[in-house]
Amino acid sequence: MSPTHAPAGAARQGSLRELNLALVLGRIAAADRPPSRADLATATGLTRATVSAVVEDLLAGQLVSEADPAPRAGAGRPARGLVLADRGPAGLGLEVNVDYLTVCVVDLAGQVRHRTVHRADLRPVAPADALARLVDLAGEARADAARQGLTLAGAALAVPGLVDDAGLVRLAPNLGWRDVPVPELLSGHPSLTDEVPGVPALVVDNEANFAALGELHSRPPGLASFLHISGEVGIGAGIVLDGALFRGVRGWSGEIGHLPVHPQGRPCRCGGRGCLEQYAGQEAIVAAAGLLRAELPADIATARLAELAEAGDPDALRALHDAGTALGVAVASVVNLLDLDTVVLGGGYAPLAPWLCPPVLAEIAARVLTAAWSPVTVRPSTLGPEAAAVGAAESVVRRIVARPAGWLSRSG
Amino acid sequence: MSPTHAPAGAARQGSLRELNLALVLGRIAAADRPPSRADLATATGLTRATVSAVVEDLLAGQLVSEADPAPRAGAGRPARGLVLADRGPAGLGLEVNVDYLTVCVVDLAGQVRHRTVHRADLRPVAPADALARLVDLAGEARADAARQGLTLAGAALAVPGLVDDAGLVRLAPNLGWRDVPVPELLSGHPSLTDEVPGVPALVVDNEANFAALGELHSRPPGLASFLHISGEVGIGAGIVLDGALFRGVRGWSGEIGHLPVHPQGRPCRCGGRGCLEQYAGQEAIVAAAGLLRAELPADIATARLAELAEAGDPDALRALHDAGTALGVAVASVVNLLDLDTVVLGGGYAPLAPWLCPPVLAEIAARVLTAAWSPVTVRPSTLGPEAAAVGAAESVVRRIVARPAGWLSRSG
DNA sequence: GGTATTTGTTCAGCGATTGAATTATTTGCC
DNA sequence: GGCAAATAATTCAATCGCTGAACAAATACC
Repeated sequence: MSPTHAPAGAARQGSLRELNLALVLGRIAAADRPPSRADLATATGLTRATVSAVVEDLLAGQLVSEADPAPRAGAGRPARGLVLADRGPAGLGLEVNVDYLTVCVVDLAGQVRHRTVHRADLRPVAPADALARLVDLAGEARADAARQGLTLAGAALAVPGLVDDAGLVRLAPNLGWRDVPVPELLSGHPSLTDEVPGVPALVVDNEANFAALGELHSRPPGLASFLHISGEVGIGAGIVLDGALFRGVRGWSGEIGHLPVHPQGRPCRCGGRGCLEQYAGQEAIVAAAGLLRAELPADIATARLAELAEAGDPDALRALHDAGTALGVAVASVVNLLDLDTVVLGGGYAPLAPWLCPPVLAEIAARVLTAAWSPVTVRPSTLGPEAAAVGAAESVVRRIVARPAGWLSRSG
Repeated sequence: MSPTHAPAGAARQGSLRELNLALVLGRIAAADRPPSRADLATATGLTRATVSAVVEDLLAGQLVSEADPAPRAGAGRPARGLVLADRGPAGLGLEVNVDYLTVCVVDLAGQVRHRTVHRADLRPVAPADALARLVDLAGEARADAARQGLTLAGAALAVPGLVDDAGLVRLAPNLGWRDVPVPELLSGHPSLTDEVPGVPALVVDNEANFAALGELHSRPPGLASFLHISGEVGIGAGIVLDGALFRGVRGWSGEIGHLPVHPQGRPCRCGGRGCLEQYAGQEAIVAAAGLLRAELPADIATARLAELAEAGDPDALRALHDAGTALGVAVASVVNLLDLDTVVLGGGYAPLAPWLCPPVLAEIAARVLTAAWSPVTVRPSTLGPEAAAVGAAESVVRRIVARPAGWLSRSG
C-alpha cells in the first residue's frame, strides 16, 4: 500500500527520537550482518552523531548489544557491530488448539528461547480450565525466560476461531467455544507478562493469522506479501501485506475455507454450499482417501495420508489431487484479487505439499490472468505445528522493534 | 492494518514540520465545518502556538484560506475558520476508455472544477493518437484551471487494463492496447502539469482502481475500507483498505472478473473456466436478456436493460437475477477473505443496482460466515461514468493533502 | 462601561539533529 | 619501530521547531 495517509498523532519534539529509534533498530533487525554505527548512518541518512545518540539509548534499554563486527579489509579503526540483544524484552506466544496447548518465548532476534507443548484433548475442557492450564505453562515460561535474562513484554494467544477486537472468541467450532471472553477469564490470574507502555498485555487472534506471522520468522522484516493457508479441519488463511498482517475491518479476514469452489455443491456447516472446506478440509481429504478418520487425531491422519501417497496408493493420490484442485481454485481467486506472488501451505497442508502444490499451480496457471507475466510461488511452510504460537510471540517482539520508545520509557 | 511498520526514512529536523503540516491540513480536510486554529490545537494535541505557525505556512502556500467561522454561542473573540483553498493546487484526471475520453480537474476540497467528455470510438485509434487527443483536452483544462486560479500539480490517467508500475499498459483488451508505454508516448508533448516535488507528473493505473478512489470523493479522508466493482465488458474491482488503495505486489490486484464462480463452466478468454465475467459481464447479461448487443454501445445497452427490467420484462429480470447471483458468489468470496463491510457497485452496474443488489445480498447472507454478526452494505456508486477520471484527479490532490511539504517547498 | 471569555500571537526555553572538529584505533608503508 | 592514511565514534556550538506562559485582540454578558 502506498504510504499516503496522514500520521496518526501530533509530532512533538520527542517524536523525532521515537521515529529514529524505530528506524535504527529496524535497520539493525533487517541487516544480515551486524552493522556499525557508521553503516547505520549511511543506510538511514542520519548523521553519525545522531546514530550514536540513538544507539546509546538502545544499548541502555537492552534492545541491542555490541558484537564482534563483520571483519573488514583495509585500514581504519575497527567498527563495533550492533545486534539485537539476547537478554532484553521477549514475546510470549500462546496457543489453544483441539489437541494441544503451546507456550513459547521468542526474543528480539526471533529466536525461540522457550517452548512447551502440552498434548491433551481440549474439547471436553471448559474454556476457563483450558486457560488456567495455559496460565500455569506461561508461568513456567516466564521463570525460564527470567533465568535467561529475558523480560516478557507482552503476550499473544492464538485460537482456532473468530476473535473480535476485544479478545472475545466469538466462535471456535472445533474447540466448541462460543463467546468466550478470554481477557475476562484471565483477569483473575496473575499477569502473564510485565507491563510495557505501547504493548498490549494480551492480544487474542485467529491461529491462521498468527501462523502467517510465524512465516515471517527469521526473515528480515520488510515488504513481504503472501498468503498463508492453514489447512486443519477448517481452513484459514492469514494475509500478510507489505510485511503486516491484514486483519480486515473487524479482524475476521482470511476465511478462505468458505470460498465457494462449487457454488451448487455440498452444503457446508456455515450455511453456504460448495465451500472449499467441503473439498479440501482435512475431513474431506481423509474421507475421500478412504481412511476412517473418526478415531484419528488430525496430525496422525495427515501423516498416514502422506505415507499412503508416498507409497502410491491411488485413492490417496486421487483425494490429494482433487483437494489440491479445489484449493487451487480458491487460491486463484485470491491471487486474482490481491495480486500476491507467494502462497504458503501451512498447518496440516505442509506435509501434504508435495501432492497439493502441483494441482494448485495448475489452477493458478489456468485461471490467473497475470500469471503469464509474473509467476506465483507455492511452497510449504517452514515452521511446523507451532507456527501459530511462534507467530504470536513474534507479533509481540515485532511491535517492540517497530516502536521501541514504549519499552525504553518503561526501562527508564 | 495496524500501523506497525517502521517509518520509511530518517526523521530529520524538518520532518517534524512536515508531519505537522500534514496533520493539520488533514484535519482541515476532514472537518465538516471550518475549524479555528484553537479547534485544530485541541484536535491534534499541538499547542496553539504551533498550530498558528503551521497554519501560516499553509496560508502562504495557498493550501488553505480563511473563511467565515462557524457561528458560536457565548463570549470570546470570534474564531477565524480555515478551509481548503479554492485557488491553490489541483489535480488533473484523465481517462481513456472504449467510447470516450475524459479530462477533469479537481481542487483540494474535492470539487470538480473542470470537466470535458469527448465521445468517440477509440478502438480504431492508435494509442499515440488517442493520447495526443487527450493532451489537447488537457491543455484546455489547464488553461481553464489557470483562469480559476488553480495550478495543476500532477496528473493521473485511468485506463481499462493492466498497468505496471512504470506506466506501461500491458494489456487493455477492450481498447485493443498491448504493451503501450504511455509515459514515453507523452514525452514528446508539452507537460500536462506544473512540476511539484513529491508529486509524480503522471500516474497511470487501472480505471477500476481510480473509480474506487473516486468513491472516496467528497468523503472525509479516513479509514474507509470497501470494494468497488466496475461492471463493464470486463469486471474490475478497486480495493480500498483504510482509506488507501490496495494495488497488490505488482499493481494488478482487483481482477474480480476472473474469480471462478462455476469452476467447470464456460471457457473464458483468460484461459480459465467459469470466470465471473462470463456470467455477470455486460455482454453476458445483455445476451441472457435476449438483447442484441453487437450494435449497441455499452452504456446504451445498460440503459435499455434497465428500462426492460423496470417494465417487468421477465427475460431481463431473470438475466439480472442470474448475474447478481454470480456476482454475489464472487463478492461473498471477497468478503470472506478480506472482511470488508461495504461493497459499491459502480460503472455499468450502478444503474442496474436495484436488480443486482438483492441477489448479491442473498449470496452474502448465505455464504459469509460472519454476516450474522456484522452486516455488509451493498450500494450503487455515487458517481457516474466519470468516476475513474474524478478518482484519478482526486488521487493527485489526496497526495498533496497527505504530504503538503512538497508543494510548499515548490511554492517558496 | 466593565468583566469574563475565547482566540490568536509573541517570546524565552528546551530537546533533537546537524556539521565540523576532535579523539580513537587500526592498517600499510618506509 | 615510527609515521601517515583511513575509518570509527564522540564532542560541541549552531540551528530548527515545539512548548508553555504571558500578552494582545475581540466579542458577549451584566
